[in-house]
Amino acid sequence: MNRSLMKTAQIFDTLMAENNPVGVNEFARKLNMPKSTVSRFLSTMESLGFVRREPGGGKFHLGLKLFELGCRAIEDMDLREIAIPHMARLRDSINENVLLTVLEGDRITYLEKMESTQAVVTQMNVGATAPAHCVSSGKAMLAHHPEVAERVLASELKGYSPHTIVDPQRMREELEGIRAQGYALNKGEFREDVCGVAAPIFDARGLVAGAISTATPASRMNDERWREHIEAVLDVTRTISKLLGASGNQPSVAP
Amino acid sequence: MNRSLMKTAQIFDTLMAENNPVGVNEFARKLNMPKSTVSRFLSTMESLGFVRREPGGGKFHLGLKLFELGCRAIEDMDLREIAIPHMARLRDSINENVLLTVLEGDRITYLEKMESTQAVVTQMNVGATAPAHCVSSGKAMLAHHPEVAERVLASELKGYSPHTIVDPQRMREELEGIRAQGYALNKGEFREDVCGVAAPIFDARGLVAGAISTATPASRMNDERWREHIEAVLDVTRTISKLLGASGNQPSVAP
DNA sequence: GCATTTGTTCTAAATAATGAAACTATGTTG
DNA sequence: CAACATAGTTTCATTATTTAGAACAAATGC
Repeated sequence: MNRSLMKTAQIFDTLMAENNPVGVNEFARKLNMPKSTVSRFLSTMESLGFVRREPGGGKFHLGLKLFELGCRAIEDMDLREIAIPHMARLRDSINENVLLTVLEGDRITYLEKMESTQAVVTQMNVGATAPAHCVSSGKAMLAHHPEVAERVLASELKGYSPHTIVDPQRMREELEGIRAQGYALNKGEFREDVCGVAAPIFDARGLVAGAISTATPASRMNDERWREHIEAVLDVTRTISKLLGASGNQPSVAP
Repeated sequence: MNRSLMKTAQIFDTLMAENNPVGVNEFARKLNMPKSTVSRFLSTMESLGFVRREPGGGKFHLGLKLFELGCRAIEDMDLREIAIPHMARLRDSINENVLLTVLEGDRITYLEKMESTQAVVTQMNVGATAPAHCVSSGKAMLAHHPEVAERVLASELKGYSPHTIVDPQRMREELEGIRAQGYALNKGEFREDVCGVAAPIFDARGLVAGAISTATPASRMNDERWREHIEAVLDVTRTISKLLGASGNQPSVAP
C-alpha cells in the first residue's frame, strides 16, 4: 500500500464528506497530519487537477480532472448506454424515480437516474453510493453473488433505520427468497421513508452486471403499486439482460 | 511534486488515452517503469477503488471511485444546476447540440450537454476537454481572462485543422473582437467540420464562470443560422448570468 | 497594533519507494 | 509435451524521497 496514495485518498474522502471547501489546517487537524505534509500534497494534487483551489488563494474543492476521469470510468461500462432507454420507458410507465446501480465490494454505486415528474420524490444523486445490504438493488445483486454476500454477512450489518435487516441469519433467508423470486424489495431499510423494487441484470456470461431499481416515498406505496412495480422492473431487467447477451435461463448464482 | 502522485496521474492518463483495458506489463512499457513498481501501484490503486480490474485477474479500467468523486466535484459548481433548464430551452429552440463548459488552465471541460434530435450531430462527451484556443467557448472565456490568454498566447497555439488560428497576433485581435461583441464563433478551427457559437457566463463578482456554446455540423450553417444562433446563445447566457447574480453591465475583463 | 490563525519553506533524519532478479502461473509453439 | 514465451507478484538491500518540526510570511481579527 503506497502511503502517498493512501493520504491522497484520505484527502479525497475528507472532501467527499465535507460539504464545504476545506483548508490546509483543517485537513491537517482532521487527518492528524503535519500541515507541511498536507500543504505539499495539496499543491501537487492541484497541479495535477485533482483538487481545485478557491480563487482567493484559499480552500480546496475536488478537481475537474476527477470529473473527466469519472466520466471515462463509466463509459467503459456499456451497460449504461444499453440500459438508459429502457429506464426511461420504465420511468414513464410508473412515474417514479428509476435507478441503475452496480455492486462494488459491499456497496452499490448509482450509475444513472431517471426522475419521476411527481412533486414528492426520493432524493439521491448519480455517483453516490449506499450499503448493499439495505437497498433493493444491493440485495438483488448480493443474492446472486454468494461469495460477496458471505463477506458482507460476516461483517456487521449496520442498521440505518428500524427496518434494516441486521441479523445475518435473517439476511441469508432474505437473499435466498430474492434469488428464488428474481426480485428484491426494500421497505424502508435504508431511509425509513423510501421503498423500492429491484431486479438484477445479467450479462452474456450469466454474471450480474448491475440492477435496475425504483425508489418511491413510502407514503405512496400500496399492494397494487408493489405488484405493478415488480412487474415493470422485471420486464425491463429481462429486456436489458437479453440485450447484453444473457441466455433466457439465467443461472441463479455467479460461478 | 510528490512522485507517487505523479505516477498515479500517469497511470490515469494512460487509461484515459487508451480505449481498452491495460495490463501491468503494458503500463510498464508505455511509462518506462519497472513492472514491479507498476504492479505495486496498481494494487494500491485497486484497493482504493481508483482502478478496477477485469474479472479474470487481468487488465485494468478506471475505477468507479473516480466517478463518485467526479460527480461530487461538479456538484459544487451550482452553475450547472442553474444552467441546465436554459440549455434545454436553447436546444429546443435551435435544435442543435448545446454545451456548458468551464475553463481550466488552457483547456475547457464540457460539464453538460443537451443533444439535438437531428440525425447528423457533432460528437463529444461530457467530461471531455478541448484546447481553449480553437473552440468557441474557449475563446469566449479567454477573451475575458487576459492573464490566462497571455499565457496561452505565449505558448504554441497548436493547429488542429487548416482553420485553427495559430498566429498569436491574429489570436489577440480575435479575442479583442470577441470581447467587444460579446460572443465567439468557431468556424471549423478544432474539428474542421464543426462550427459553433459561444458566449460567456458571468457570476456575481463579474468573473467568467463558464460559457454556453452550440456545436453544429459545418454543412448545416448559413448566414441566417449564424445570426439566429448568436441571438439565442446571448439570450441564454444573459439570463444565466443574471441568475448567478451578475450585474447587467458586465465588466469586459476579469480583475 | 498586537495576537492568532493560516499557509509556505527549510532542514536533517527517517522512512518508504525502488528495481533487479527470482518465482509463479498461464499460455504458446515447434 | 517439453521448452519457451509472456504476464504478474514478491523479495530485499540500496537509495532517494517524504517527513515533521520549526521558522517564516501573510492574512485575519480583537
